Amino acid sequence: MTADVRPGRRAPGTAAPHAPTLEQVAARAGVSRSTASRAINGGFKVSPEAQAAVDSAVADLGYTPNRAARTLVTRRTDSIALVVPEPDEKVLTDPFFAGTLQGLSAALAETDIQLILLIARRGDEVHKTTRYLRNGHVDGAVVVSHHRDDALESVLAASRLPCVFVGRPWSSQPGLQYVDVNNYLGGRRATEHLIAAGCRRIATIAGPLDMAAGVDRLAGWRQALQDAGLSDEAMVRGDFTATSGAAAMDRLLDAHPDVDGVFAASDLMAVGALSVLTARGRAVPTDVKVIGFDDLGVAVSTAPPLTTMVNPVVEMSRVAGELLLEQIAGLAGSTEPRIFGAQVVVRQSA
Amino acid sequence: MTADVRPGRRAPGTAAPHAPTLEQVAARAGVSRSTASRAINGGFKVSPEAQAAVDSAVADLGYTPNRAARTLVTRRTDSIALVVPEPDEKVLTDPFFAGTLQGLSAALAETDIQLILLIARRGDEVHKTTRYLRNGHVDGAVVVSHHRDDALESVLAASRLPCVFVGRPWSSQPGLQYVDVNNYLGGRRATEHLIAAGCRRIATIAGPLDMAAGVDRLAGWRQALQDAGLSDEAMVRGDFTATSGAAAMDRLLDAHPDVDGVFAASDLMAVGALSVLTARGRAVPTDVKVIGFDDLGVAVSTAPPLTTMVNPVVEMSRVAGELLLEQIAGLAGSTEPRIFGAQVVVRQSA
DNA sequence: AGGCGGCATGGAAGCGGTTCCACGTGGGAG
DNA sequence: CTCCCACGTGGAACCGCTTCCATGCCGCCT
Repeated sequence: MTADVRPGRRAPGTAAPHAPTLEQVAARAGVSRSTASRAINGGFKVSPEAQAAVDSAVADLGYTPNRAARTLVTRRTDSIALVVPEPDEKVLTDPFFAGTLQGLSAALAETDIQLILLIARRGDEVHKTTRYLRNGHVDGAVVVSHHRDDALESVLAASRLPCVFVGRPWSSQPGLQYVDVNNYLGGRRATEHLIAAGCRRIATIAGPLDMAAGVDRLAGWRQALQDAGLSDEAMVRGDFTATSGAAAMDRLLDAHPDVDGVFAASDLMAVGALSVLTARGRAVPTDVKVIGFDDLGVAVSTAPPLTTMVNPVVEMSRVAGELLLEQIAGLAGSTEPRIFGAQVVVRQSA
Repeated sequence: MTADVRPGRRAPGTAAPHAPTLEQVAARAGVSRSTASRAINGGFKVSPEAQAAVDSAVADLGYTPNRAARTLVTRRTDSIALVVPEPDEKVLTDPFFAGTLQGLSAALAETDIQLILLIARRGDEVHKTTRYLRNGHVDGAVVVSHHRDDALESVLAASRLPCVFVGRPWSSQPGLQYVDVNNYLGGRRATEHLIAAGCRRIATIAGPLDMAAGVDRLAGWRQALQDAGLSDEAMVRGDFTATSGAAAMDRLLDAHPDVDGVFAASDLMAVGALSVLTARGRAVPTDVKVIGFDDLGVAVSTAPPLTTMVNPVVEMSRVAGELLLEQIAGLAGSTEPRIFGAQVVVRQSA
């Protein structure tokens, strides 16, 4: 009786018709399990006749190898994890995340590797996550949107689990491969664009400073201003969200009413900034020019359409996926980072 | 030699230190594998001493059960699929999807069930997906954003795989449980709100008509207009995206220049509509009132902030997750749909 | 005092694959 | 005409875990 109430049991009477096994395929094809297995896995050392027999048995029965059984012996899981170390909401809503998903799933489309979404909340959950990663439940991991204090980097570097970061990891642990856009150059180019457009009092709404993208874009902004002999005082932090961008713009206008150019480290923050600027009576781009960062869709539907820096997330994540697949295959390609260039998209806000 | 180049092999020399096995735990605890197993799985019929010994052995070794081995015998995978039958981009970018992910991961947070993202492209891919679902690779599935022509519904209904739809399935197959917001009522309430606000020439930008949400919201709009004795001619279709909303609004203004109220079946489409309205010199809400649907964040940051209908996606998906867990546990709860009410959020656009 | 039921325990049989190895067979080289 | 090798094949061992079942022990009832 006790056993009946344990959770996780198949409901009584629901006995699903068992999926066909290799044994059955072999029987139907008139060969041994070994031969059937070989035929299914690429057909080395299998005669054409046997191969054909197995193929048709597979088709007849609608056979799919049992993943668990296969994993048990090969120690491969045919699945990789997308690790998102963040308290939900913020990241998931960001078009950046959608792009990652899209790129990654594109890289995986041709394979039959599955994508496991690992959302690591802070605290205890992180422990659960790293343990999951270490213990061979996945063949590899792509890490996105990670912060300085994530234990992930060291754990992953130590674990030898194939992994690729989307966005530069904090510690440049050797062997932690990553793809990224050149955020520093992006920040510089964006700012230079504002300077070239005639702005002289240029502020930035920075991203989180515990993320490489936040720091690097800020550094680029600063460098451009210093090179031009302009002040780099007008800096306010945001967290990449529209709300934070609006709040930041408010503070910025209070502290520096004379601002005539704003580099927002994300388009979402730029959106927030735009609405505050409009609300407080500054015309864009006439009074204040605004440039964002990301160009992931939102930029075209703002008023006015947003001039911004390209962040090729989809492509980057696709590459990340491919690099990961190479690592998993043991093809010792270069572990160099793959950095994408900085590119301005001029629309109407600057 | 041939074997060496086969993909998927662990790189030579990368021999990861094997994760501890149950065998080792048992040895260290001085008990048999059977006892160790029992101790780990809830401790029925195991003495306190044995339990303690096993517990500490587990802690010392950092033992995690090998999922594949466990799956092989229990026929449970401890993972569920989130099925997204859509050509990427469109869905993934939608805040609706982010909400789903958030709700679902909340439902799963307490368990150690993993979430597998199954993005089913059209055509052949669908076949791959359904096969994957049928063949016991997951314990259950949550389906989101599905369309009329998806083969999914019948496949899932036939397969007896526990599953829950987020959004009403087309065919009301018995046993296909779902959660949804009352879209029909939502459309009606939204339209009634416009009527109450004085609009007399009310258009709608409908969603895709191969999705239940699209059809139902449209039906609600129509009903409200008929009840009020108003014309229900001004209907244009969109696909839930901002771009489509803008295009729709353009056509709407061309065909019905006298429109004074618009019900957009999604906030994103409302955003597109707003920008077109502004561009074509109609003031919102003075000249034209606009009401959207979803209230998932975008609505607050538009200009003017969008009056809209609540779509409690996060909560819905959390419930969907919980229902799925119940189904998997074999707790034969009611398979009735869970419908969330319709609720207007009044901001400034209507 | 003897028998009996209950309980913790270990042994062993699988779950469904992959892969090592030994075996038979046929063809080419010595 | 042997010998050997290469090749396709089937047998069998294992991957790590759960669970059935037999066993031995203890306490209790008659």
